[in-house]
Amino acid sequence: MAKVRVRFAPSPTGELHIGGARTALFNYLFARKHDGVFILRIDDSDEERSRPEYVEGLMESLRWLGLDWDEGPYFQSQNLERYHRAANLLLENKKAYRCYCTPEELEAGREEARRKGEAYLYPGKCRNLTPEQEEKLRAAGRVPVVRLLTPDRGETVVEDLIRGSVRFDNALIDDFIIIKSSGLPTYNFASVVDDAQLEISHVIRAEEHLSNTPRQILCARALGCAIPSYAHLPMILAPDRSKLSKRHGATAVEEFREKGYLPEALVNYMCLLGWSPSLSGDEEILPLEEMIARFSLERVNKTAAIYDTEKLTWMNGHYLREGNLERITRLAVPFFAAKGLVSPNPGKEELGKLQKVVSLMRERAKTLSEMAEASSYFYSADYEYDPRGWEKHFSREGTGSLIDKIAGELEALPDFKPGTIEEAFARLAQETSLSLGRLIQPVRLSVSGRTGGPDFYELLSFLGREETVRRLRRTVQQLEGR
RNA sequence: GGCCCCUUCGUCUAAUCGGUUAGGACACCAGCCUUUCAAGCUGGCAGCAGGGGUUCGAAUCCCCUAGGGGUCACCA
Repeated sequence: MAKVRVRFAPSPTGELHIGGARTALFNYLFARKHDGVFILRIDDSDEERSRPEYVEGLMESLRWLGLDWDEGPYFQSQNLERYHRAANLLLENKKAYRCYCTPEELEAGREEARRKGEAYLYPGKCRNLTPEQEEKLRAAGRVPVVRLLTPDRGETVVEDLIRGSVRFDNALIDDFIIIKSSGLPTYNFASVVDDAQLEISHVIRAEEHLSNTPRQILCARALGCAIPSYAHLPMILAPDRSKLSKRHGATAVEEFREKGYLPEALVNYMCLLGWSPSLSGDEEILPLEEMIARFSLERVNKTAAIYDTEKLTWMNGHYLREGNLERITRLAVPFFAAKGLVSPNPGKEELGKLQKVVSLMRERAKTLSEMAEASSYFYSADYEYDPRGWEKHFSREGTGSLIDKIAGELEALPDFKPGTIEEAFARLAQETSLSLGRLIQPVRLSVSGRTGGPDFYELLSFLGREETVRRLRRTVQQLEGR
């Protein structure tokens, strides 16, 4: 089998969203699986909508996800010469022709087709212009486009690795434009020229391109290029089943990053959208290596998948808990810094403390931002606790009395003088230069239903009072008659 | 509207050549654990879009209907 070469070819018209990221992921997985080459190409042939400033963001998102590419980025805007040569070749071979129809004229035809409820097809008006006629039109100030001369009969078959043979009637494909009057190539043409130049073996892209594929095959044939294998991935839809867009909330990779999602969680979640790793289907948490080892286009679904963040969030919590603590801590820094809890570039000591906080809080937070949100008590005395939480644990029958006993034990420690529970906590706080809020956090959040705080044991462990923890546990067990 | 693709729990999905009590995961509910919140463990709820065929037997093959999506640009 020839070398596998695949490409991810976004157009720089916005941020990398989850649909594009999934396409990139599948290309990446396929390339790695087959020991192939993953290429990044920027499809910026449209000067109107392409914005250079998006390119860096696109690459940054890809890097963050860990989808590093082997070649590129290549830019279509820097390959214009090649498209012109290819188009001229077609013109010479009479496989393409110049068309002088104005947009207004075309619009009229389109309008008519709409009225009749038909699809508009360019009628081929300029197919057989003589050089003299062309000269005249040019003299009249008309700037031509170049159209591909397409067959009127027969069919063009797309052999799709995911969908099988998809047949298109050539009679329904008109002589489409390959070079605009501006001299720039259209997508269908540029893409084919580039894929041939880069020797792309497999075109893996979203399903929305399926109906463009016969046009591209026609281009490739006219050019005499090899036709790559195609694989059209199912779409990713918003919860309301419509195409993903800004109004559906977080869809950009960058937004997930800002919300405190881990790249490995996003990648894991995305790979499950439209693909299933195993035959029994019970392993859903899988590291990148495993994804690569198991990946195959044959196991990609045909059905569009609805994207829904609940599972992603669950996965993120999993990776937060199971991940390497130092790494998670490092990734948490910007989130804690944003809350003013740590400095943006924390020193060793500050980082050490943060790591302790993270190790305590990652057991319950689902995202990094949620973790930072719930950790302010560790850094500030400026707090409020939920009175209902206080009441639940200190005033109510049963639980309250148990807590009282635990507090009694606390107070009996050499470091504590008799007093109320709150005072005991206050002393502990003072003594350890940690905020009272931090100590009361479990109370505060126990009722509000948000990310909970660490328990007393964890807090005491955090303070290095392992002996106290042991004594408390013993006491509680005795109290409960065990 | 034309063309193309698709249709298993609410969501992501499994079920190799037709024979399964249609499996798992997330979410939800309950129980256990527990000083709170989580986490963890156990259990539960919930699905083959509908209708015809073919067959001893269909989620699986064929047809029709319905529904969803994509695409019909001098956008990609």
